[in-house]
Amino acid sequence: MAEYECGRLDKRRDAIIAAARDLFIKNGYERTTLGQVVEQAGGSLATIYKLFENKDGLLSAVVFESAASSELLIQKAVAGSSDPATILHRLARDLRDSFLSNEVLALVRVVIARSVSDVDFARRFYEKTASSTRTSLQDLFEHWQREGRTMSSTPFVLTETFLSMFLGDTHKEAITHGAAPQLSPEELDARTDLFLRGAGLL
Amino acid sequence: MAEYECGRLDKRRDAIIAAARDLFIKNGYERTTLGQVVEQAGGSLATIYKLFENKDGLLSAVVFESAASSELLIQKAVAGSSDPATILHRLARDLRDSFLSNEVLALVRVVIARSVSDVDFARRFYEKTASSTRTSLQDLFEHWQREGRTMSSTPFVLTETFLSMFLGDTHKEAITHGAAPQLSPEELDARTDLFLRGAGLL
DNA sequence: GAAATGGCGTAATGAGCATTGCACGTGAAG
DNA sequence: CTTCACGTGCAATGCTCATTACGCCATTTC
Repeated sequence: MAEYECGRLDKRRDAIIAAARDLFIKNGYERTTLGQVVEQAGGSLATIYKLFENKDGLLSAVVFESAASSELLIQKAVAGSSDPATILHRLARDLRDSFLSNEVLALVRVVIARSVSDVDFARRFYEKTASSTRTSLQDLFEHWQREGRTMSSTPFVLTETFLSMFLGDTHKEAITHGAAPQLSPEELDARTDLFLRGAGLL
Repeated sequence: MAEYECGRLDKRRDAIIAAARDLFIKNGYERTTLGQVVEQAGGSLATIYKLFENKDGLLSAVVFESAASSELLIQKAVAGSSDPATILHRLARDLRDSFLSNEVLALVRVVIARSVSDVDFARRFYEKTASSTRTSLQDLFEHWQREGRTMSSTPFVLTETFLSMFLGDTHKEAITHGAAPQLSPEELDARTDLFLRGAGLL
């Protein structure tokens, strides 16, 4: 029975998370009621409380299930070439593509809203996602340094600079809802070139 | 009577805004009740509704009264020197100093929380503050261009890049509550140098 | 000093929703 | 077929505020 049990509950769990994710994206966390989640997912309020403790727990489950680190993008970019310029151009474009879809932005907004008012959530989220992206990227710069490439600054500064540019775009877009201007793909490339030149990698 | 009236109400208005600002900074917007505001400012609920329509109106008043554009910082930096490198180093440090105090960060968090869930507020706020900072900075790059300085990219791209680095720091800090690493003053200078080199201004 | 204007204080009002408790029905196991 | 467990559905239960209504007091004007 235990096996079946698990299967049944897991299906419910998945359905609830999917519905919650959908509603959070569409209406935001605060404006989503657990009633709506139940309505869309089936099941019952009691089940949500059994599975997730409370509404906050549901949010955590949704967010930590959806949010991936961008380590994978870095690996893909590294696999495609060994030239720093090519790798970083590729990475810049991939980051942009994966973070600037409306769905991801809506989820980012939910995370931001929560982070801003809940220090603990903010820290946990950062550790789970941005932190490992940071580390991977810094490893990459350190690797290049060991290979004998000269760079104009420390791997730490380069990492922070690159990320502040590219993740900053996401934050800005999420916060301003498109009131701030965006870079076109060509301008994005120009900015990456600016970084490369500044870093001494071009 | 009209004059006196005005003076009395204005004092109340100032006290209410100061108290609200204080409480928003300390506890955030959602967690601040109008009751607390009245308790701290004196006056009465009815007065708040007369002056600000509702809680949202009070938030707008607080935020738009507190938030200044950074145009002034740009003007100060420009007044101090005519060398782009010096100006931008100065500006970078000034921006950091004015945006990384705990009080300003707390206010930024309030604005972010609101912006994320209220498109209209986000747009209005952007127009009132960031937009004019953007414009001033872009004017500066265009000015240098007209002076015959060669730069590696368009004024638009340079502006976006510079701002995404420096305002991005503020966003990141506000959102992560210090979980993300910060640049030391020397590292900040290194990053500015990176920008200058990348921009062809060094 | 009397009248009027308008702020003050308090006490409803009421909505919105998370959270809980309980009685029912449906699935699996013997 | 029966039984038991466990999800389900529904219907309270609170609670927290924003928002409103109203009678009182102070200050100003004539």
